[in-house]
Amino acid sequence: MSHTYDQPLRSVSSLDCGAAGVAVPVILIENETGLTKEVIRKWESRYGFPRPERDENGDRIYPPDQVVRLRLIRRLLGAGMRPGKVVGLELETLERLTEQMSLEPPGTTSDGFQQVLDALSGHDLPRLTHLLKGQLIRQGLSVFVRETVARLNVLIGECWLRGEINIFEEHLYTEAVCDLLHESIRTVINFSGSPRVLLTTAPGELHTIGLLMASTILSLEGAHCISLGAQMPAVEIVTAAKGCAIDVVGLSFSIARPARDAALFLRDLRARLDPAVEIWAGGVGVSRLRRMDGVRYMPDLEKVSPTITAWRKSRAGAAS
Amino acid sequence: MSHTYDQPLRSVSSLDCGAAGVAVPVILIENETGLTKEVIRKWESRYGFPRPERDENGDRIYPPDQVVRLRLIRRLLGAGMRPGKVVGLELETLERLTEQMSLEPPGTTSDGFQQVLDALSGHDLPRLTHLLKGQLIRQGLSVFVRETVARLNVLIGECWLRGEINIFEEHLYTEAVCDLLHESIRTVINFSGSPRVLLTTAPGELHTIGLLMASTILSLEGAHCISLGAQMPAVEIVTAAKGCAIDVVGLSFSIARPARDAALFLRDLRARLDPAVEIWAGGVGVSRLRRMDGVRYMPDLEKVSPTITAWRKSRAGAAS
DNA sequence: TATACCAAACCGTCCTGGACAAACAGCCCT
DNA sequence: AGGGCTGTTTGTCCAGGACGGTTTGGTATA
Repeated sequence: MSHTYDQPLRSVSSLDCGAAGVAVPVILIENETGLTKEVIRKWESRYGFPRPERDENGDRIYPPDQVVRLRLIRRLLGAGMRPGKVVGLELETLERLTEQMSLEPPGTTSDGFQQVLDALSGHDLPRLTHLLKGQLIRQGLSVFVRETVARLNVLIGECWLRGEINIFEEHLYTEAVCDLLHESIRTVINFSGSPRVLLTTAPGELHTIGLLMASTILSLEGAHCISLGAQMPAVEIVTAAKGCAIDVVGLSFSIARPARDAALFLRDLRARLDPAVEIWAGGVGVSRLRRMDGVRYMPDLEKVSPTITAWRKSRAGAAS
Repeated sequence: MSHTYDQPLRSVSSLDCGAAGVAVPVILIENETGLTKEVIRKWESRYGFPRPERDENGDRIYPPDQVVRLRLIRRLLGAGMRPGKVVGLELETLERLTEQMSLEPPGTTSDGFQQVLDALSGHDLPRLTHLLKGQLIRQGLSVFVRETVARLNVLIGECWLRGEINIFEEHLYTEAVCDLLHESIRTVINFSGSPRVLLTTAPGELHTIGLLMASTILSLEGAHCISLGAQMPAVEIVTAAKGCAIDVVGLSFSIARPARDAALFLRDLRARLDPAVEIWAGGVGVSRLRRMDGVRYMPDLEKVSPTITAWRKSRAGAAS
């Protein structure tokens, strides 16, 4: 049973241990890897990996190095590789594949982004805020969100996957960006715009930074955003859409959770929701989703503006 | 391109059903009820409830009425009832229990609070914001947070428990308050105060509104707050405390999650953390926690100011 | 060469039934 | 009232099996 984190440890070497320094019990392995415990156990029996140790009760305990490999595997699967090909590969092989897969070759990190990463590693919060704010002023809110923040998210996600930064450092970044976006949104908020967009995420999807980015862009485009935070059950979304006279339900999907759940959730929601209410699915996770009728997919925020225009046009046409 | 690894969509016949009552397959039952499929299956064998139907493959399908009952049961469990007492009770009994559960007798809600509730039920977001802002101006930030917000949280939690408001309405409230607090914090933020406080929550604890309230009060008292958001593993907190030269780790506990996890987490964290770094545990959840050496407990925000004063005094004494 | 089709392999999820330790409740004792 | 003991409750894990949708890859067809 063994709940927690209190298992001593197996400390990995000194400096870089950070995120992966402690053996992980079953109950936490889903959080650590984004894979379900069931699928991990199946891999164990099918491919011989992972090969967890056992605690005094016979429960599985995943050593840090295996957790790292699982994370890498998860990432490769998300990029289209097949479990049979990558589960059980050595760390080095996985890393090589990951690099081959990464959109930008290593070492091409631009200067500005490198400064942000340095501020993060140095835990220099004031500097981090200053860098972000400067860029915001330079680019303007819309470009800042669509390009800088979007690419920083990917970059930092990759650094985290490679274990180059700690979880808490990633959170520092997230907090700084969200703070800035909150502040900025306030200046463009719109209580009477259209369409009226309800923003939230599916149950199990915790990341709200995507919502905040969407909210920023949508507000800039003149929409009226109502954010519900994360994890809204389908029934509640239906109720909220009715109660708040919503035109569009906006959902954000990260890559953190299995795509299968996301697809099922979308089908379920679409079936229950008033057909007149559109569903717009955004976030980096949607690229893995199979397209479905009645849902608009926006893998990036560039699509928002034309989609809003189209919505207004169709709405005007329908009204006349 | 998107040859995703996780596409398998088992055909869910519930798609064709109407919006109102839809039978729920296993894979969605966790989203709909907030309970794990494993625990639901255990209840089935132990208490004879739920008693799902089966689809053509022999997989469980939960009828809508059983889903409703499961939701009610979860509410009661969250309020401290035990599974053996409530699982399998009839719908009516569950509803009666839910009503009895409220701490305050109905009808004692003060006028101002009633207005907030009305704005919520009416989904009148501008009015809600207006009410909160007015109260903030009237009382000042500190009193507003320590009294109004604190009591509103309890009140709205109870309304949710009794089913008088929907989940999404509770989220609307939370968003409005957090927005307001974010805005207010910015005016009192402090990049060079002391003590340097790291604010976060334990893994599994998702509510960050308590952090925001704490951050407000602490900043007002001249502390330097660094917020990491929710769900920080103990190891990460230790690393962060070192990296950011933290004096105090502040943790918020709600009543939503089981208290046992919280206690284990605190013990683990205390054992790993530099003894010179204090741990302050706050939030409505701490009242259930057994006291422990090396941790200061603050069931409400009134304790913050004297505790900071004491910290400064002891720190001054130690330095001299 | 390109496309359509089909069998085989792959792979995620659900199944049954059992085990166990942590958490709890009730009791006794001081 | 408070602290320690004991029996019960309850969430999570284990093992191995089954199944059906998806992908793959080879073959036949245009």
